[in-house]
Amino acid sequence: MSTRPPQLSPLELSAYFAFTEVSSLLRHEVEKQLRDVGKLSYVQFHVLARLGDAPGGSQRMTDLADGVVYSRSGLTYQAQTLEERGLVTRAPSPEDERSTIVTITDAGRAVLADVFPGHIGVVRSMLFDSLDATDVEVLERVMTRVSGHLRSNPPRSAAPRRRKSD
Amino acid sequence: MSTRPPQLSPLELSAYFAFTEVSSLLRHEVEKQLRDVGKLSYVQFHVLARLGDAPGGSQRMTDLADGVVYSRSGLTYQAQTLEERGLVTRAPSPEDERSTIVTITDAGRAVLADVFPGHIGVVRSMLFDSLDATDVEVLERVMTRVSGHLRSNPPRSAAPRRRKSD
DNA sequence: TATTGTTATACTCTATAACTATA
DNA sequence: TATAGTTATAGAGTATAACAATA
Repeated sequence: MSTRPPQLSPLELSAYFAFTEVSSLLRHEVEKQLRDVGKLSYVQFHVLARLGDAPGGSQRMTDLADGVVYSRSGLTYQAQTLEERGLVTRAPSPEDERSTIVTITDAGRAVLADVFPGHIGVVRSMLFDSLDATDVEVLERVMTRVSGHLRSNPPRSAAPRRRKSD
Repeated sequence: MSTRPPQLSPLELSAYFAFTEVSSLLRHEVEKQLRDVGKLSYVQFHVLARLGDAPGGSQRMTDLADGVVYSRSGLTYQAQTLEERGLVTRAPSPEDERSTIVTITDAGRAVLADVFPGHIGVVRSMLFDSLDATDVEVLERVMTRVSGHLRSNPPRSAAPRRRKSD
């Protein structure tokens, strides 16, 4: 596929190691904060946050799953958990009876509000406190470029379901 | 603690979202590749890779745990799994009979060799293919700075074990 | 027949606390 | 008494495949 060398340069290796270390540590702390303050897993927080930003606080299961990248059954599990806690509701879509519309509740928004300041605090202290304005700019530019590239070139494994012709 | 504003600027938010998206997608793909090719979890790969780089292919459990950041029991579990597959050996340290020395075997190195090319391939195609030389440089500089900061200011929760005076 | 979502199931991983053994 | 590591246990999360219902 690629015509580029199969090795990483020392600089690339260093960048990769540092990147994974930072993302692991940050993720670990963020998960701990979400669990301690809001009893939320990372995925649950992600789902709530997406719903909080969505118009009407609602999204279809499939659209949510696309954003979170996980399996449908995994999302069903998390949505059930959130529904049992009263943080979301689920209802069949009026437009397409196959679809399920998930909607964040006031209680769900309250949990988001509980969790947000500490979440921001972790991100600030772990990521941005050691960066100056220029660093933030270049980091934003570089990460946005990569994420755009990943969105437009989804890895082969991202196929939602195996097709018959595989 | 911090005197900085409790909010993130739009640029910081954008950087954070892109960063987490990239790291999630990359991690997901890397885990899939490791599982498919080497039947390794991410942590298992990390342990093997560290041992592969260590002098003599050996490290103490505690030193390994420090690198992986997880709980001791979690590392014991992974080390057991690796030992059952013959990828590492475990033996008490001659110097300190309390310690366990973990050593990578030839079979372990073989699995690492199996897994490496694809691992590099995922990292290259997902991360570095969309970056030019300058981007790699700044990414390396920024991430190295952050990781150094995190190492020297370990988050409060990183205390290995609760002390009596807590 | 294709799509949406749930269920059943089995497995992996993680953490806490209690425990053993050595320093 | 403190440290290194293991064990027991329990819970959370994930994925695959089979299934039901709707388009």
